Amino acid sequence: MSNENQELRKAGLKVTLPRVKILQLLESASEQHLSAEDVYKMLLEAGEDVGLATVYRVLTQFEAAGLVIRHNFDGGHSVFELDRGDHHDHMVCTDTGQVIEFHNEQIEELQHQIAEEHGYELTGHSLVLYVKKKDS
Amino acid sequence: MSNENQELRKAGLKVTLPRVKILQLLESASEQHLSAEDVYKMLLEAGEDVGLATVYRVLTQFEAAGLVIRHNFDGGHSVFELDRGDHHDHMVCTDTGQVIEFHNEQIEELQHQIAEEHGYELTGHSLVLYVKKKDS
DNA sequence: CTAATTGCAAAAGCTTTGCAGCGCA
DNA sequence: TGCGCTGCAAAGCTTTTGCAATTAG
Repeated sequence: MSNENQELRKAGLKVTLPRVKILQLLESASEQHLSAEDVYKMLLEAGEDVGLATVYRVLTQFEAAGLVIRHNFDGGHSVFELDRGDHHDHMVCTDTGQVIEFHNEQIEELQHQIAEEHGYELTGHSLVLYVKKKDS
Repeated sequence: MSNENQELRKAGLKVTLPRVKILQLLESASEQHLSAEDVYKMLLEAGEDVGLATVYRVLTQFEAAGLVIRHNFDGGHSVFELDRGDHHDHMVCTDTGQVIEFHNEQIEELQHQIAEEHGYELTGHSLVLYVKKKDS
């Protein structure tokens, strides 16, 4: 039994063709931050006959199951990435659209501290740096 | 001549009723983070006859003019706040929806540092902490 | 007077949902 | 077999746009 199938079962989801295909795609895609539309198009190009609505449904289920993380970088559309367990934030190049991942423990700690100082408990956060190449 | 009128002129925008009303509303609203829909409804309640499309257009112009800042907290819709010149980030309580502003110079510096380390220049950022009351 | 601005309604994106049929367990 | 899942098309939401009428300077 393949790895994908196990992950799906563990998530309480039936092992169906669309789900397996989407999970495989997310695991193998060179580009790690895909929109639902991206996933849909890549499946079509790969000859898989999956509906866009199903892509949305499956990605939403994967998110609920903790398999993927959904980001709302700018607004307009969401992008999804596989949750590999290593938390990181993102840097988006405003010229090329390229997405760079980074992790900074100091910032993580400061965030907790700030929440504490205001009498709150940090449950999550979203940090996106918008950058451009230094010579452009 | 009122303060609002001057600000509009400075931004190169004609002083029209919808623009003045929206600017006044943003300056006086107790709630500082309003969606276009919020602004629209508040204007209607105040007896002002402004179209929703105009609200969107005006807010977008204000953003371009640097009068307001647009945030995409969660996705789905944007919220706007007057740019008072004091940069800050936001904390959103996931229970109450309350928005708390904060500023942390250390985090700001770290962000620049991180961009630099990757060979980029920081042009902007979005940091939102999702929190909840400690005793809930 | 003239170009900018507005309101309305229609359109555009992204995402969700209803429903009948199909497929996994 | 039965319930979950899928595909399609339609609907929902926020936001944008076309256009004729209106208004500021």
